[in-house]
Amino acid sequence: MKKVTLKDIANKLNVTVGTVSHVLNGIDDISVETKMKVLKTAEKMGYVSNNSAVSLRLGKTNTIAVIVPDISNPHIAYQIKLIEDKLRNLNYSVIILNTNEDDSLEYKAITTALSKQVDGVLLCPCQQSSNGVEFLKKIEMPYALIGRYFSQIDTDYICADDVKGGYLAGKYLIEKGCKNPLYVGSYKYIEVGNNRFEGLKKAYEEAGITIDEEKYIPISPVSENINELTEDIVKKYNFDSIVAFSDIIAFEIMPVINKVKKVPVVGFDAISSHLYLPFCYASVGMVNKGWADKATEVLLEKINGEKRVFHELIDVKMFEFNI
Amino acid sequence: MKKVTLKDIANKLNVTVGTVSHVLNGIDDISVETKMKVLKTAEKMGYVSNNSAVSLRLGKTNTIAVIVPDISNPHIAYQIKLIEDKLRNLNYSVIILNTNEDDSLEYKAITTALSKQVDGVLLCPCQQSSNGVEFLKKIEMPYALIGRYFSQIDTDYICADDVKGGYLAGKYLIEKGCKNPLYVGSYKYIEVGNNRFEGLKKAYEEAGITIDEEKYIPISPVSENINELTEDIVKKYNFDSIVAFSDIIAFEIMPVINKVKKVPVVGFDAISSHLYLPFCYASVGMVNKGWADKATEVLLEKINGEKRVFHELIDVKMFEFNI
DNA sequence: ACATGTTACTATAACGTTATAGTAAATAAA
DNA sequence: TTTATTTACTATAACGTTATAGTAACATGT
Repeated sequence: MKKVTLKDIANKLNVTVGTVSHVLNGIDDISVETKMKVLKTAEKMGYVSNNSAVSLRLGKTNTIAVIVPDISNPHIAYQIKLIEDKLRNLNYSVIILNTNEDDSLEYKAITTALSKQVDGVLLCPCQQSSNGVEFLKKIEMPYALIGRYFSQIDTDYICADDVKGGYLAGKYLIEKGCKNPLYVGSYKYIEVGNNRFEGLKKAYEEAGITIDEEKYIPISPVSENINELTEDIVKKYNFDSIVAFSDIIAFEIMPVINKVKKVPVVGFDAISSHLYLPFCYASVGMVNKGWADKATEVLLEKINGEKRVFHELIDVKMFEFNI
Repeated sequence: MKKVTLKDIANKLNVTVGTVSHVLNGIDDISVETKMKVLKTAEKMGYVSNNSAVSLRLGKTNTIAVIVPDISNPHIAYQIKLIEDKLRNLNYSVIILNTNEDDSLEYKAITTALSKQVDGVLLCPCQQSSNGVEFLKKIEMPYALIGRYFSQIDTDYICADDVKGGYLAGKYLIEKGCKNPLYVGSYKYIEVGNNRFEGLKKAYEEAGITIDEEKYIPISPVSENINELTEDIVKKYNFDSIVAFSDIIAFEIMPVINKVKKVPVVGFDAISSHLYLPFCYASVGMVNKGWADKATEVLLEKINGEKRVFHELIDVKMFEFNI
């Protein structure tokens, strides 16, 4: 793979690399005649700038890292697609780092991003610890959390309005006449999951029904044996409806539960608002396609030196997909 | 964002950057005493190597680009996840570039990848033209095509065995008693789609039924108005079953078709083999989780100078998801 | 004792780029 | 005519790293 450099162009035209660089960067101190020659030769030789050199020189890469627990989750994949689309138009590239909900991989991902000199990081944290965020903070890397946040750490985040989301899920079920919902959630260190439960409780509170803590069943977002887990749940608990932490979890548990009794299920993320699925279900999702857009904006502001701390909640609504 | 460099460490310890570099790279010509000092100081100061500098010096970035039409397609997202997982363990990073099935964006993506000095490219081409592949070929970038290929271009690819896939779909429908399948496919420039149709025809041929070309309905993989399109199809054609180019298309058209008549539908990709969906459907998918693994291997061989041309077909089978 | 080898470094150049300062020649202003 | 300004460049250094060659100090072999 032979690469054309400024030097190659300069040699061919008997000018210096500086001249070529100036032309290619539009610094206007080169004669039209030379400019044309350079442009034509660069084109003809297939010159493409070497970003390693540029970034070494300039100290920026025009690349941001998106670090997520699971890129194969359609909700995440879609947000990443939106981020990529938006950033491409702003001449940024996206490097994706997957953590598989593993805290140590998250830390490693941040180190990788740092080593690759990315200009900023969008992180959806695993939340087993706060090491990752603390690290980003310490090294003063521009970053923002997406989709999840730490209530105990004052830092930038762009998330769904999950309390409202849980509340809407509650309202929905109440309207359906359900009096006894079960919340099949994430591990409790994932705070947005707790918020969803809070909202759910609040809605029921307003309807005069108290939902106690044991109705919060935490399961791993990456459980292997979800079928058995669900069967246990069905045996162990009394319920007339389900609220699931995510559509993914909802989809996984629905068939198992339906085998025993058919109850309303509400999920989160409204995957079907972009990935059409041929069955009926209800899900709480974000308006305006979610946090991708806002997150990108916030990160770019951070990269440009903004010191203000952003706490952005994206509004949510109920999506009912009826086929 | 202040960054620690080799120089910072060297100055603090009154050695040269060369010494520090040698220690950190395990070149064994430094005394144990100095080695320890360097290691400890690097750790304490939070040193992380600057990949821009390393890659400028070494001419490699340990990064590969994955260029795909749509990262939000769960099938693609899953393959990317597998690629990322595998490469991470080999100390490579992945940069994702989305083309939205747009040929000019594909070309731009390749330029970006080149500029970022990636060591290799995995490309799922849009196939509106072969400009992208030709370009990769011309600049002698190590690359391989994934999921799609050009029958007219002799180049590396790793794809599903789509002829067999179509054949299996046909066999499946024949067994169900269907005599008149309709193939709702991609645009015809996407050759794997044609292969699927070929396979389908072959299966029916063997059963004594000829499927003529007009039963191949090409629609865009990114159609906006798929509902209307489907309604038209239902009106216009006679059929007792459907084979769809992908699960995504199958999912989109199923509800519209089912409104009129309930017929068996077979898709491709078997999304539910990783993303569980709570409804019944049949889909042809790849064994061994698909092409991700093989594609990564092939690309790494290419990067290491292998000149052999790889044509890899991943075996497929019918997946029936019954809830 | 002398050559030879080993140890533990240092010094230098190079990767490709861009910012900055410098300069010679041409042009304009005084 | 002399001085200032503009034009169109060139020359140089720097970004952070690593490979290579070099070297001084000491140890070993004969």
